Amino acid sequence: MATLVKAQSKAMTSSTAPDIAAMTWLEAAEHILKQEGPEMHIKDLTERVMNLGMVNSHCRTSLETLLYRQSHKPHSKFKRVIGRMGWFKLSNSVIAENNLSQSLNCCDEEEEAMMPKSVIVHKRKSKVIRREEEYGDCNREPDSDESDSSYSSTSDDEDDDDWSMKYRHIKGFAKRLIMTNVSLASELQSLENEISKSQQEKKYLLERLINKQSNARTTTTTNKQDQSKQATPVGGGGGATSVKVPTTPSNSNRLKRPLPSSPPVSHKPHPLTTPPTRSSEQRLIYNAISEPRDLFSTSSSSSNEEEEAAAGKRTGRALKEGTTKQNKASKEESIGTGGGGRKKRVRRLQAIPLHEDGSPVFPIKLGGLQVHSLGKVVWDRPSFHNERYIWPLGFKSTRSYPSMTNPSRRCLYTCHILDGKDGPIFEMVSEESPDSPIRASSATACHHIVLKAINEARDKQATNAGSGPEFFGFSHPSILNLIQLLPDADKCTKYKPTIFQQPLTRGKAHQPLPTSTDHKKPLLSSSAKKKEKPIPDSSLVGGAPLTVGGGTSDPSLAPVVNQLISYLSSDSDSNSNEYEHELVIDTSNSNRN
DNA sequence: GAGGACTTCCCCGCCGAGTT
DNA sequence: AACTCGGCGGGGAAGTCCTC
Repeated sequence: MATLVKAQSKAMTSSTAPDIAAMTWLEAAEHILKQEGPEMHIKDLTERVMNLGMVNSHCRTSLETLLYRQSHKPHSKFKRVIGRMGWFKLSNSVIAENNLSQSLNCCDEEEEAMMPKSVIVHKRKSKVIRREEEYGDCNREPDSDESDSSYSSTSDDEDDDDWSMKYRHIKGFAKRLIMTNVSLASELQSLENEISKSQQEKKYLLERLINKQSNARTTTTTNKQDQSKQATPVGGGGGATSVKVPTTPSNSNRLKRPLPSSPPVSHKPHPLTTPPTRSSEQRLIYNAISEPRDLFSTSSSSSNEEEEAAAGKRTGRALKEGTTKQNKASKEESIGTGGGGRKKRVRRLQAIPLHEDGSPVFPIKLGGLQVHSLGKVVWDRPSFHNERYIWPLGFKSTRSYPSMTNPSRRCLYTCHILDGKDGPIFEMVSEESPDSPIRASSATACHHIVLKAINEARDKQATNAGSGPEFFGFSHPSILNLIQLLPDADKCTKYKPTIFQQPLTRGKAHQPLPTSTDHKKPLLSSSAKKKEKPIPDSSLVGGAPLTVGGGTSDPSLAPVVNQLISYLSSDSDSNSNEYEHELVIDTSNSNRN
């Protein structure tokens, strides 16, 4: 009997509480619905999940949103109960899967051998009743007619019924699998057709490209010969480049449009030097087939946009981007740069609280990341910046992240950029072990150490996933923008500034953030400094008052003070004496280190 | 009109794949 | 190995619609 209880409790634990702490809302909801009933109201469901502590308490309830959204997806696990507002149920496929696994589990002979007959009978009985409720008649054989009486008869009858039930269930499951397979096969077929079409298009375009190239060479040779014969230049010269377009088997509409390589030459004064304007779609094809720049490279009138495209498309990556980034245009786009082949990216800023003068309110909170200090740009040491980032000395941020010792718990990591002999030193200090900071020569290396430790604690293989800059926060658009605006940032020669878009807003209007595309101005203007009010306490973590100008002997405050000094010194008109307000600065973290 | 139901938009973090 | 990029799903917030 003790064994039975043990087995039952084991089964219960494995089926009712599978790593509850690590569950998401959807997993928890699925679990509850599987365990407690086919349908449930959103409020009850939420309450059960909360009561059982199945999700992290810090998560705000959004099960409602999630379930509504899920219910719109074609293959979602959740369905709405028609006619009952706010009620949800599991989709049939999930129920079937659940029942199949249950039936497979339940027919574990060893387990059943240990159970008394009455328990087994009751279990099977309830199982069948539940299936009948859930499936209705969909899986029922025309001749099947089960009744409760069958369970009260002999044990042989029970076994037969049970096996026939399992047989029908598996049969139904197999049918569904076959249907899925058929639909997937047809989808595959259509995709293959599309691929073959694309290949034909590609072949056709390549043919045209080769044609065009050979014609261009011929024209160049002819022109040279003409020039040697005549002193006058070739006017409207492109006439010679008219290309006989080969016929193509492709029926694509796209190909019916005039392509850049075959402009109406008679109307173009310099078809070789003036590429026709293209739609974005045309440009895409243009990029994708890597049409040689040679055709237009002699032109001084080629747009900068094309310069970039040409620079990019020479690499395989750019070629790939040409096809995959089409839909990302709204998020990040390439724009003209004014030459030099530099590619500037437009990224969207996130709204951050600003003072009246446009300077940020510290700490800057961006999700799990808090930036306490931007630090100071070290422009005269090349190792403190690269093409993509500037690593300001004294940069300080904190981030909530899984603990290295117990990954199910989150702890606070403080990130610093320190001064090393050869360049910046990236330091991460875990809240749990402040005495053993992790230091590395790159942010990613630092982050990798943490990631490795966490993965080891989780018994997971370490991956190369993750980004140090992301972790530290200096790759975040809003932070990057602020760093770009720091004094001396423009002196970092290797650094290629990023262009930012103002954040999208819904409802409340935010104060527009300063960007590097705005007129360059220091984060704190002198007039603004005069008006500067103490930073509200609510935005700080245990702030301690500090009078600037009075000095501080605490070396740990140096980055903070440096930052203030850099602000103050950024405006030549400013006088530090004018800055008389008592500032409240977050010193708690500085003291911690 | 109030409150609940539902939708939409955006941000965040994880992680795999690709590039340097 | 270090780093970047992009996809994807979870989650929050705010808006709109609907019912009583």
